[in-house]
Amino acid sequence: MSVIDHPDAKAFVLHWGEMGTQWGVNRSVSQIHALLYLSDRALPADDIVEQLGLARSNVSTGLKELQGYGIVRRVHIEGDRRDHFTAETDLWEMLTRIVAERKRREIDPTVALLAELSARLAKDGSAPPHVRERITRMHEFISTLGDWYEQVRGLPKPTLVTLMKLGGKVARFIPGAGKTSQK
Amino acid sequence: MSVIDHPDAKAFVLHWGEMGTQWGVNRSVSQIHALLYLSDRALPADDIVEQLGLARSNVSTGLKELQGYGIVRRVHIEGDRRDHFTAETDLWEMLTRIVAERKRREIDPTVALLAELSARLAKDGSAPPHVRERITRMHEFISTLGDWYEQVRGLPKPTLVTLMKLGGKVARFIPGAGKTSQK
DNA sequence: TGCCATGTTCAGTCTTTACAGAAACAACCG
DNA sequence: CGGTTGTTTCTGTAAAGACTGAACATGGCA
Repeated sequence: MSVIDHPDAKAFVLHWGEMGTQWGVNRSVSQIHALLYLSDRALPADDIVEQLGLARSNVSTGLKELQGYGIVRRVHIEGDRRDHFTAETDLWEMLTRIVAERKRREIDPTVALLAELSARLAKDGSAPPHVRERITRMHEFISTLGDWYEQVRGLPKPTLVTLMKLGGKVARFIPGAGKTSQK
Repeated sequence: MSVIDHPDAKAFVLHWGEMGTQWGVNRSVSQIHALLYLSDRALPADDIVEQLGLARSNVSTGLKELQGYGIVRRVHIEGDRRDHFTAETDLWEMLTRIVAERKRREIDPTVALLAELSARLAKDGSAPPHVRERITRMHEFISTLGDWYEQVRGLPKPTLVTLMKLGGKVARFIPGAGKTSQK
């Protein structure tokens, strides 16, 4: 009696897998995640193998990847020697962790490179000025976004939810921008 | 005399290309984008072909893709029959357009599917309750994020910048969440 | 009209990546 | 010790995706 027997659950898992690929996450990994998300109990790797029809090795790697994101964890089940796995069900938590990890993997190294490039360009008299300027601006922009994220993810969840619900209305609180447009 | 002759510019273009692949954007497309971003004048397709060493057809498709995102546009140059292309240099504009397009392509269809699944599950007495609940929650969550984004992207740019700079401090304005933590 | 310059489309190839299945290894436990 | 569980790594294969080159289309201009 597995979650995936239900056609809608299956549709969800398949779609989640495809969506993953669009964002550079491998299909198996996101399918495993979807399956665990839908499951109300922790699953051993073998169950995942069976339900998704993947190779054992593949599932093992996938689970490690998901644990790397911090959205799946290993739990111990009484009287069963096997590892069981369960997914984060708090969606805010899930999202912020995924974003944090992708930032760490992709954004941070990019910012590091941009810092290096703009530092070198600053001293390089032979460099075309617009190249220097564009790279520097990109560096500042991405850094700012990164800093913003680090701050926001530190906020307590209820605050985040409130902010989100407020939507564009937060602008009202900005001095001198209160009445301006809102599409 | 092309932008890419400078080693740092070249490094930027190559890195941008690799970063693209990590986010599900094909390498050529993001390289073309990087090149145009660094260039201070609009470039004809042939220049791009030459500087990046790609096939003509590939560049043509890539440019179409970038125009689809709204971050590259075709401009006409006096006395030249060829199309020229230039990239958006306002980074806020660039980001919001990319996000808008990806939302349109990937998030919106996902929300549509989730809506369908949760509607069907709501009437399906045989469905496991936790599956129904999890899918519904996912639907609500992603919808909320989508709505939030639609609102935020309507805000005037200066307001966005101010909000970003404020970082976690926006929380101060939230009734009943002012003094709470901030990592 | 026909030619040249420019641009797009598409079938096929090539590269990359994902994945299965096997084997080797490690840890643990009875 | 031997059986169970789990991870890692490898080789081969299959699938997906990127990219090319050539054919095709368009549109000005002689």
